[in-house]
Amino acid sequence: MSEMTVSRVLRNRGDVSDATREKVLAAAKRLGYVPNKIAGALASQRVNLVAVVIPSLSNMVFPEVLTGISRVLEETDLQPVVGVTDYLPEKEEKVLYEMLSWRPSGVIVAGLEHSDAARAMLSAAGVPVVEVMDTDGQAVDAAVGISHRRAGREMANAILAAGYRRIGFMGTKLGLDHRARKRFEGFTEALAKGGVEIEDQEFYTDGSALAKGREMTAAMMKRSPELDFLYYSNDMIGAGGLLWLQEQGFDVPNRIGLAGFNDVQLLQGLPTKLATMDSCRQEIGRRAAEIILNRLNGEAAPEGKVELTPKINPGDTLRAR
Amino acid sequence: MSEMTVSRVLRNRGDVSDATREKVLAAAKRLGYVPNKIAGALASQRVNLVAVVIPSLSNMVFPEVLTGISRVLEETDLQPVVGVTDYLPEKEEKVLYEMLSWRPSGVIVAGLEHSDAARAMLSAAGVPVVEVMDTDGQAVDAAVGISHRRAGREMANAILAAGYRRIGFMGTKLGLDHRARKRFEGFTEALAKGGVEIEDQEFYTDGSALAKGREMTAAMMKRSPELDFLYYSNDMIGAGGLLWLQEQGFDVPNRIGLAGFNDVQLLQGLPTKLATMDSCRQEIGRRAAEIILNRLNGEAAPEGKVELTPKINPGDTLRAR
DNA sequence: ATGAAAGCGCTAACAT
DNA sequence: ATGTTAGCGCTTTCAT
Repeated sequence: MSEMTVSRVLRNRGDVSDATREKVLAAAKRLGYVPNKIAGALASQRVNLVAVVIPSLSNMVFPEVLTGISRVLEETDLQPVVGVTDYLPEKEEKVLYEMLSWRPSGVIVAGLEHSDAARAMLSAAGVPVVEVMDTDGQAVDAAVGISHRRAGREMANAILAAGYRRIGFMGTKLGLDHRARKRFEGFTEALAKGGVEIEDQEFYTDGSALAKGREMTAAMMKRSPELDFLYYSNDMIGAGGLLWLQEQGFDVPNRIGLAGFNDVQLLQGLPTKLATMDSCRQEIGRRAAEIILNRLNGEAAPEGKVELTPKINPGDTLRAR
Repeated sequence: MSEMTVSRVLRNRGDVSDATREKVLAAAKRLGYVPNKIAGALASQRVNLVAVVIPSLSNMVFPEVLTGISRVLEETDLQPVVGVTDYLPEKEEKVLYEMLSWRPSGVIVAGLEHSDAARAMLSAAGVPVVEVMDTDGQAVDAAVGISHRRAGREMANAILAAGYRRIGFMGTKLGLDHRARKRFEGFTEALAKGGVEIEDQEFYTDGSALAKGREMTAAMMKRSPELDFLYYSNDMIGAGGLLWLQEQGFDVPNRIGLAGFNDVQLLQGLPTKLATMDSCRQEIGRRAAEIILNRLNGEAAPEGKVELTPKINPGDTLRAR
């Protein structure tokens, strides 16, 4: 029996008699044979991998995007392969290079900001590329996400509408997290339109987010006791702040209101629900994977940007007063 | 210039004059050339990938193991590639098959329990295999982890030593999470030796762990108000329980003590520190990666099992009384 | 229904 | 320091 017949059986392709099929399968099983995809890929010029490049796995946000992607790809023969950049452009470049050198069938990458080299690689890859999470900027190919500028603006407007005026901000150092930066910009911009300026702000780099939230909130309330609202760049530090404020006996949301960002599932068990905004992570993942699939099936022209619209969830910490 | 020279430049191998090197590099950059690792791997019979197979990305525990692995591999030319099994043996089998068909240089897989087929593939892979997280059982090749049975026993002994006697247990459904099951078994076994039996227990499958912890704790304290200690199979549900008990005005740890498992960094910001046990996740990752590296360098015979010894951290919720 | 031949894009090994 | 050749393990294509 030629290797060709074996190949046919293992891929369910072409005509093979039941008798030989059985024999091949049995032998394969007995020998613990695992086909060599490297050779297969080289010969067929097809690789059933989709590269997924994200900044971090500990942020929870990204595993959720991944979940969305997997849900869709599971129905196909495509498989996601994850690369992590730690928010570093150089590392993103390196990871992209490594992944592209395996000739994946598609690329999903977080964010619209990339080094020139990274951009060039993506354009030259010759496969569908979907940039996810963000729509404020220029996409290489397709993009699915939310407008973080708008998210910041809308939260600012909701806060103003509720009657808060003395506002503090806490978040990660804005250097490399472009989405956090854009939210901040949208936020301050909308406040400014309402004639309000942020009165105090503080940034952190690392450590347990919950603990950081406590510390920063404690420090800020000491410095600026007049504040009546605190906007956090993510739910985890917001939750830390909330716990601290409640311990201190602050009346939330009357004396002081709070809001975070992301709508982390994890925090559903807290006694008080933090106001937040859903960042549509699972849906972003699903939509991105679907775009890749469509493109691979030759359907549809490039779909450009898909902007999802997150809604504010006021929880228990943002209430008109 | 032959393609061979190009290959040499791009891999920094063999002698190439500076002049030609420059020329090649320039051309490569200009053309956005990305080498085809598929062909390279097929020709060289080497793949710089290490397969990492874990049950979940949302458990936090596993990303931390991954972090340990990455830390070590970053210094080398090896790259981790992650596969997720959702705790399902069939999916593990499939994921392993897919990954092995890319002929990785090594495999790191969570747990010692695998289907026969999976075991066979691992043995036949012809590359170093390290099973991580657990040491209670038979390893295919090498293993790094902790003994969850022992972890359960030690927590039981600490609880008894502190004087608690009316004990309840809450955790995930024990079906597929073998490590949680082993902890539970060790726990009940050690209690039994001390003449104590678990008085109430409850298991959950999914949902936000923090919320589940609240709910289950509320239900259990209603059912069994006499309990004076609650052991949780992970810190997140423990934290949910803790928050609920404090809201209800329970005196923790005097009226009732609590303990979880894992020492989740995330919870460092809670007002009261839950008693827990470090599961050495980062170190497990590092050690596993090191074993792979050593083996690949031909150093050292198989090192068999490496059992790390977690310590109890009594926090504020487990105190002698 | 099965087989044979060519070739995917590289690298190892051996020239020169 | 550079070039040449063979071949990695499959799949495609074209016979039979």
